[in-house]
Amino acid sequence: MNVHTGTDASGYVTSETPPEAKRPRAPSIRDVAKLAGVSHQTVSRVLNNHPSIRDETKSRVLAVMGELQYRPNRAARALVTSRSRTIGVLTSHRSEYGPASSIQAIEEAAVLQGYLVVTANAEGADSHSIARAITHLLDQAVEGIVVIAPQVRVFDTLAEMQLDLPFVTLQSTGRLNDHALSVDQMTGARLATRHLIELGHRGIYHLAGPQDWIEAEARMEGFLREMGDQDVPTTAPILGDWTAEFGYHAGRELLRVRDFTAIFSSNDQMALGLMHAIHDEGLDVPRDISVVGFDDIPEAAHFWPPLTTVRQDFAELGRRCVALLIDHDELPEGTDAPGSVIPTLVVRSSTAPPSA
Amino acid sequence: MNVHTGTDASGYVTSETPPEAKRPRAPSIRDVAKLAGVSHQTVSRVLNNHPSIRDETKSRVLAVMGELQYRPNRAARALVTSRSRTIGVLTSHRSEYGPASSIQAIEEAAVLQGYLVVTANAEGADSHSIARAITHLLDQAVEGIVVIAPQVRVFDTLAEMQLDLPFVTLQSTGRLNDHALSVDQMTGARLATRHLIELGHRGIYHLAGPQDWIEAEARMEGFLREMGDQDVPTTAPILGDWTAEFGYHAGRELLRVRDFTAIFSSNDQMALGLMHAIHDEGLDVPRDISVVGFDDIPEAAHFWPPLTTVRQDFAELGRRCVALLIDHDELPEGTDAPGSVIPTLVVRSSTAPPSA
DNA sequence: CCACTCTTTGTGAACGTGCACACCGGCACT
DNA sequence: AGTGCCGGTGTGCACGTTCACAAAGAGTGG
Repeated sequence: MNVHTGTDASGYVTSETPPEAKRPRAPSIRDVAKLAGVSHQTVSRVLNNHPSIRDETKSRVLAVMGELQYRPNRAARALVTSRSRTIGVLTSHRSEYGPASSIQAIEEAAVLQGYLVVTANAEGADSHSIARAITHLLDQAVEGIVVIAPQVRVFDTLAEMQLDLPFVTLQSTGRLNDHALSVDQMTGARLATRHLIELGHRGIYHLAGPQDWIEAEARMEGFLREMGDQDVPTTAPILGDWTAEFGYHAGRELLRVRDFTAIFSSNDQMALGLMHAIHDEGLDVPRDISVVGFDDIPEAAHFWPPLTTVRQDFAELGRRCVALLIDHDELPEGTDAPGSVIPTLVVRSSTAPPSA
Repeated sequence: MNVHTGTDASGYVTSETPPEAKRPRAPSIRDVAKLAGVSHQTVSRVLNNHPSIRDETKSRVLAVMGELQYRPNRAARALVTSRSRTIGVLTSHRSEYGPASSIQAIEEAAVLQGYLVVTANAEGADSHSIARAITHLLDQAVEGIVVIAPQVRVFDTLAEMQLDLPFVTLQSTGRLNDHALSVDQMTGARLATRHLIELGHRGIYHLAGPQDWIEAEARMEGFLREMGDQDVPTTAPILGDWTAEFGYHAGRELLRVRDFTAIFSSNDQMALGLMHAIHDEGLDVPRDISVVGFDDIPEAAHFWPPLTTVRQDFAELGRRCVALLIDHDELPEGTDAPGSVIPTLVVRSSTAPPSA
């Protein structure tokens, strides 16, 4: 591991400060102005492409900017406008596939709008670390927060801190909105559940995620409703923690009774652990037990057997979050985003009709 | 999906601006000063805990800060000090486990030092998108860059742009340093290879990563050296792209000849694809073919069969990067970081002696 | 008691940008 | 010709912080 500075070929041998070094201050708006023979304000106008500026002036200024390699100073701008053009992302489990790809999409979308993204991970997801994460974001003067985390607790903490900050989550909350759970996640869960029912399964378990995650709640809700609608007797879902490890142990536990022929897992990782447990018992997927996941992480197609799962368009979700956050005041207050992202069922080889 | 503003319970019905609203400017250093009965400079000194300040004064100022919920304005500070206290992370494949967890570690370490982390993803990893990513980082006035990407190209681009910016990579480059490849990655690869050789395998393939990733190069180098040292005839490594998908197709291809009994894959995802291909052919892992991965992603323990792999301490790597970057001028120029992170071999069930 | 130092505090000027306002010239309308 | 307006440009200040410098008070040594 090494540190490099770009140009290492300088001829200096002495470690004294090279004569007349005095790191030559980056060019400012005024330097550009002087060289272009205009006032700094004109340069500023070019920068913010103000309408009334003569084309010729504009191009002259732009030319000088290129020549000087001018870069607007974000700090100065933030200082005077008192707008940071920064949005914060609050996560937990940020290195897992779902959150990670959402972050990526958020970042891409934000950059496109000239915004900066700052992330803060609340490992452990307890109130304390959530508060710490929020504080970090606040220190960066974020203008809004995207929440990819146990939202209930985040909301509570946010309220506790009495912040008047716009925030947005990957799903509508079901709390502030009186259980107006977002359709998409639920639809996905229903899709998965229906698939199992249509294959002929009746003993179906649901391995849910932590219930203070809205996604988890919505998926569970979808499962329960679909089971209800189709008059299939339902057993209580098991509450997991998203990890393969948990899926494995839950599987071991479940298989001691084995009063089921299918499991719908709230994400792909837990499904993987589940299949591991099933294999460990000498059973086969899908012959003995069918498994459905959720998310369609890139690896899911190569699990053994390849996993039937629900594909989530994380990127699209991320993009919408940003859109909503950035021009949220242009939307009528309280309306849901038009056209939810609809997840699709990807049928692979981990599901089959129950074996007689 | 919904946008919320923290306090929604305000009594206003009209959407007119509430009387005397004028968003009450966040408290500044001067507000604190006034209330504490000192000068703004004294407050500043408390902030930067300057040595010569009376304890009593200090605590009084701190008290007022707490009372006012004062937060230092980062932009103002950056403006005057012309230091952004920001470091950039340049990635590609950022949502994959390895990069993602490194980023997380980097961020944690950076925050601890009062630094901000900005990420930029060069999707596609071509020169153009790398340049774009670097530009984005530059716009944030980053003070240094951590590279988690095809480093060769990043270095070239950096050089092309003639930037005098400290940067650090997860591994020393092998280019600038005349092939002083970092030991750790190589050691890991040797560990994996030796494990296979010791089990009795002789026909061993290596599925490598893209060769402009230093990690990939180092792992391949480790494989080749170990094979050489142990006098095992070597076949040319296959160059992959880190994805399970590629591993699968490479596996299908390889199995048409089947002149091997073991494969060492440069990461876990490709190993997963490989095992998928092997299963597809009706073969068994490890009975017919042994597979070793690299990284030990959390899912690896639950692959079928559970994957023998090399554990990487991404978090530690991230932490070191930051340490190196932030106080890099305190280290003697050009020395490697003391005590590389040594990866360990995790033996699970995907490896066994060759079947006769 | 003076000269000096050291600690603790204050004063004023930057930093680079955007905003409010003023200014100038030309055109259209009266 | 005067009045008003509009496109295009310039002037000065403000944003919140740190830095360089100075000043006031306390202590110390001769």
